[in-house]
Amino acid sequence: MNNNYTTIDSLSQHTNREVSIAGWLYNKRGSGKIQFIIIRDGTGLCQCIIEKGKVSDELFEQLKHLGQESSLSVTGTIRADERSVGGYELAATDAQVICPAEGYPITPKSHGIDFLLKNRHLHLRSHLQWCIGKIRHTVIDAVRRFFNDNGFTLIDTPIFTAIAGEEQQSLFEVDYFGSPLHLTQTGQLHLESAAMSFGRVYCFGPTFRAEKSKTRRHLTEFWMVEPEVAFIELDGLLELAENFVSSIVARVLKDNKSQLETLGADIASLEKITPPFYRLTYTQCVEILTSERARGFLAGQLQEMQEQKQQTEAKIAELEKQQAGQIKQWQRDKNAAELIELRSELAEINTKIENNPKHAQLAAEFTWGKDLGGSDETIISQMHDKPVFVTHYPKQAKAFYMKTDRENEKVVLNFDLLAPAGFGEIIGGSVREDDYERLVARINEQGLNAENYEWYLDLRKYGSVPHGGFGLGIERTVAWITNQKHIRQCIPFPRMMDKVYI
RNA sequence: UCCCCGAUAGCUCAAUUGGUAGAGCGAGCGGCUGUUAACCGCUAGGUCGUAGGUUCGAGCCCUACUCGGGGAGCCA
Repeated sequence: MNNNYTTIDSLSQHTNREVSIAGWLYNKRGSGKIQFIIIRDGTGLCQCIIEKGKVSDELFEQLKHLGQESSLSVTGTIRADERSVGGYELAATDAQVICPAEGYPITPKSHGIDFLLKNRHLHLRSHLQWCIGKIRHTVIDAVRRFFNDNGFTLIDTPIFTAIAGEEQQSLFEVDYFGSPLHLTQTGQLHLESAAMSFGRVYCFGPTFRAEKSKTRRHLTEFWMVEPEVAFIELDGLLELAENFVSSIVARVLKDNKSQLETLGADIASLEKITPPFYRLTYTQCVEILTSERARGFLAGQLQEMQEQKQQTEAKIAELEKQQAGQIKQWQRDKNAAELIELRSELAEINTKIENNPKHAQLAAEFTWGKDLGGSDETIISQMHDKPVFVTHYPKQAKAFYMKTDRENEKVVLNFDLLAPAGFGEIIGGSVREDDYERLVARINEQGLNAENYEWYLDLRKYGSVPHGGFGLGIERTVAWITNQKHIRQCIPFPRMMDKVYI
């Protein structure tokens, strides 16, 4: 940095010294002859104390009327104080308003998601978004560190691509000098060819899927990291994946504890994320889903939710009764705020109660051969306290490139990794079919045009080896670690089905 | 594409069986020397998503449409 401002995250090194900080007005409170203004500078928050008499009267008045998100610099002495946000505060002697702001739309109170997304360019300044952004940064750094430290070579795969990794998926089509081309939905096929050169490789970049999915787990543009390894079998891939995910979580726990706390993440359960993870086959999952145990588990959940619903309704009724009677104004206001919260809580519980029997039915009627649905994965994941590998899916439900299990031709050597506590899938991967004839047969079976896959088939002609890899969704991983309901909070500028705000 | 829910002040939400549209926050003014989403008093702020219908009377009931939220399928 070549300016004279001290960053807020380094204030502890400047105790009892005079410094200047520069940032934006995050929040302020006034009390006659003293004002508390909280400044954010991108590295943290700092409370500045403005006392009448310690600064000029003109400045005191100016600061008193300064709007949220005005930019300014403040000079003063740093002192430790437990009452202050970061543990340190600045006793101001001078300040300079750089650009006053009026009517900033995002107030410190609650807002709806639609409003926040429309104001995404400003919402990024809010504290929770800042915490998520910091953790996303750590996750991405940990991803690169893990592969770079374990003998992997980074290979950048193309964004424009002629062939598809998964069949029957909608891809975004672009006009490429008059011919149709697609935006990549995976770097895997190209990565396989690179694995035959470098042995262990990975790619990391944006990926695009035109799936018309309106759920908390879907974006049309998201970031995915994909390792690919030559000479590896399914067991090796699972080990790689669990070490990889564990290293990411450990790194976030080390670097971002305070952000995790702010976001209300479940730190105790994150500390449990160490190898080995649970391993289930698809067939075992089907058994669990259709079992008495799963039925009981869901019924138990339903009962819990209904009790929760009754309690919430009772609380609402009690508060409404109070509101109708004669009570003090401050109590009335407090009740009103609590009612709003309870009502939205109730709406959420009702949705869950409504969905529970549907999901129970889907699980109970699950038959071998179908792909696991989102709700099925949620159930399996809720029944475990650590991530769960699900392996050996039916061949007909999976992509052409997955290697058929030679010991059971009905299934493929693939796996999904389900994050715990109902977060669902964060990784999908497989051993790749390495036999030329079998791969051609699979391509034809799925009605794909083998001509388009000539170069991919070449890899099976010239020194084919057992190999495999997987893809990890960055936003899903961040959402799981930070305890966010929706992955749109975990990417700075989310792109969703039929919707791009900014 | 299908199912469920919603749209009221800048924001978050209320409005009992259809009967004169309310609160908090935010904004403005004033008060208070340690606040933590501070607090207290006052002020301003609304064609109740759009179009039609039922009714003496519609924010509330009916129909269509638009937009949004959640879920299913599909997936990271």
